[in-house]
Amino acid sequence: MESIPFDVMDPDCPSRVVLQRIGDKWTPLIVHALKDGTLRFSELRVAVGGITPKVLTQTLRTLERDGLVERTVFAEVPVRVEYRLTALGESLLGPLDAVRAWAESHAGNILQARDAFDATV
Amino acid sequence: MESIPFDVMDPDCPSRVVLQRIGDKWTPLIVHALKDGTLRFSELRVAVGGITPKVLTQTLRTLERDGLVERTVFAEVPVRVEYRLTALGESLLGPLDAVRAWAESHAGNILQARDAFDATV
DNA sequence: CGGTATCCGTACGGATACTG
DNA sequence: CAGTATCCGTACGGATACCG
Repeated sequence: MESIPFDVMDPDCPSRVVLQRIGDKWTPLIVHALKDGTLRFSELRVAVGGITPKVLTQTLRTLERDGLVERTVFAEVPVRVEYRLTALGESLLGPLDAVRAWAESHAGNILQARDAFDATV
Repeated sequence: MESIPFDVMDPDCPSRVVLQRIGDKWTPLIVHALKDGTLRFSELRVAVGGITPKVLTQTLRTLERDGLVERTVFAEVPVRVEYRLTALGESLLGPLDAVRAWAESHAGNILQARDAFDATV
């Protein structure tokens, strides 16, 4: 095995696919919503404002497939489904939260920069 | 001003727009390419493998508008254009690099998880 | 060299309604 | 409750060719 197996700057490297997955529209929000533990489908829907059930399902399936989220179905009536981060998913929490925190704390600067830029053009 | 002005979990919060911008397909790669200093358009093209000139221009314009990248044109023949991160852009370097590093170091796990998942389905 | 212009395909996300 | 099914629009990215 090599010392640097993956390189996002290489267009053919799988890590680039991974980078885009975790950088998609909803993944960061869902992962962040699950940081404190288990949530049910409907709770996730509320926690992640604005997401439609279809897209939530889609994203959760992808996250499950990628080994970031674990899905547990309880055979009750009505049925209960719980989602939680796997160890791999939890390891993503830190990096993702850093970006999220940056976005929240610098959103003002960016909005400001946009206004300034648009004013000159 | 409020203590928590921005919240990505709020669908109407501008920080969510910001989060999606910096999480788009090329932004992390471009920012990472510029981490060591100034690059010209054609150097960026090479550094970020697989990007077309049109999309590179588009992304750079957005980054410039958002105050993350500075564009300098030198009136020479042939013309020289240099791109570099602003202070704001450099502040994004850390968070983004954390995600990039995660993607590179965990790409293997994810690929593996996918195979396992696909095998059961 | 550093882009633009043009055209194109699709894949993603959204809205709504329905179901086991 | 936890999804699916269906339909839809567009916006994004890509390929190619051309320009100041």
